[in-house]
Amino acid sequence: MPSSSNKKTRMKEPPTSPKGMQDIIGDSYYRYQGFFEKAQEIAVYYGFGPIETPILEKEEVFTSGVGQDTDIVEKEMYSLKTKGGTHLVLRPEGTAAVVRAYMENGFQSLPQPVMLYYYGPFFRHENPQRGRMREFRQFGLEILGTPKSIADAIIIRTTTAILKEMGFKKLCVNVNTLGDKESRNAYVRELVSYYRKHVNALCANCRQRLKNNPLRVLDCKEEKCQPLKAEAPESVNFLTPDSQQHFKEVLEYLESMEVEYNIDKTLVRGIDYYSKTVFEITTTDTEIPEAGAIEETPAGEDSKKTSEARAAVPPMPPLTIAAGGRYDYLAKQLGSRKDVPGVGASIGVDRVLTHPQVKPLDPKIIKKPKVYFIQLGFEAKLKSLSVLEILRKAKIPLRQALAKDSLIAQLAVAERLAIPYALIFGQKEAVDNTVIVRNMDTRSQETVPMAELADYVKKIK
RNA sequence: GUGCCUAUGGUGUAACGGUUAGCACUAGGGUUUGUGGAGCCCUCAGUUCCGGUUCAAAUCCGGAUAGGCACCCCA
Repeated sequence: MPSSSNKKTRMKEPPTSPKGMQDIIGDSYYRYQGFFEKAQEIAVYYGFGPIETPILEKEEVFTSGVGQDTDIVEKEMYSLKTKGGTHLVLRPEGTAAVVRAYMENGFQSLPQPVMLYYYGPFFRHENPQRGRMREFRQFGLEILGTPKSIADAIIIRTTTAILKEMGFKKLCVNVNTLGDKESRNAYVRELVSYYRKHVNALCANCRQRLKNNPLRVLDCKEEKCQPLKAEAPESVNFLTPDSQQHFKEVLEYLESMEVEYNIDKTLVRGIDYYSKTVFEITTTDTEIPEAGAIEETPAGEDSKKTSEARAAVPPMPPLTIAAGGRYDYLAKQLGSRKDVPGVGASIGVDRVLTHPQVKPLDPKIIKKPKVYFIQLGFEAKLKSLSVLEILRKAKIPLRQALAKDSLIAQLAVAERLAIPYALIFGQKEAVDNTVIVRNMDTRSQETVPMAELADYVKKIK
């Protein structure tokens, strides 16, 4: 390998994280942690219990669950073949895996319905952009084993409750129904015959969809397809009495919950297993409070750049932050002998946490340390281990300086890490059996007897 | 897959085609190992890569790569 003479030869560039996948560090870590704790807490209040499924699943879970002709399966799955020849994929979504787990673990013999929540990373191989990473995190809710509309309502209710708790003021639930199998078949037949008549006016993409997955034609954003879409038959007009009743009840629940909703007759979703209720949740909060943040740059040279930047940013269309629906036929598609009706939703955690409206919640269990432990001199270091022990038993998270000896240097680190309190433990304190607690902000400090340390520290937070 | 934009130390930035690529922050070390967020000194570290135009390229051109944004689709 030729290498330029004045450049140090390095064996190779150090690796970076894969495209669309990021390290979660520092404050961001605590934000995720805070969200997951809060979301779990709320899920539990509504009656959900936890489940965690493997990150890898057999490929057929998604090919027969999500649907062969969906984009997710067709072009977005990370797949691998094991040495034994099994085809595994990184899970692109949660529902199919939870249904698999339901069947595998005999949940059908539990009291029905079974209400589950889960969270973790999911993977789709697409081009990263705002609000879409290749590795992303979802928090999901599922109610399995009942066809009743109240389950749909509880799912939407719990989802919106979590989102509101995160600081969203105005949520809008876009909702539609695809009907049961009978309704859906009748509708699809009608839809296909309608579009067949106008096949020449359709974009190439839609022609393909018409063959493989006709409902998706309604999803098309192509200009030329819009007029046709407006005239297209609507699923609500093909509902069986049962499906109609179900939809009506769901809407009534939404009204009584005072959840803002909007019936979107072309909402069909990109996953095949849905039946009856489908919904997507967006926020109608008008964003761009970035303007304030941008204002901070001093006027002058920078202002040109700033205004250019602002002009370059078009008003951001709201991202869907959660979505879901009913999937009464999914279990059978996955090989269940009998139907397991279910309904679920999942929240796009990354989208939620990057939304300007969201106020980050501090985690309660994995706490951000509030104290920095400083030790001076060997005598104190010897005893410091038992001080740490006291603090550990009192469940006080901390950071500490192991490698620095000078007080100044250690205080500087505490400052740099923005930790509000320093615990100073030196020769004198070691002899007196005390610790100095210093408020980094006010610089006031107090000498606290060892026995009272834990209580004292707990109180100051 | 497709289109648009971008590419300088770890980070943020500067350099009419013409000095030794400048500055700030960070990090490490030092400045008497007990009260800091200050100062001073030292150190590590950069033009993404390949080619072209030119006496001369960080700067212009082409390509590659990576990232951002958008489409498709989705959480």
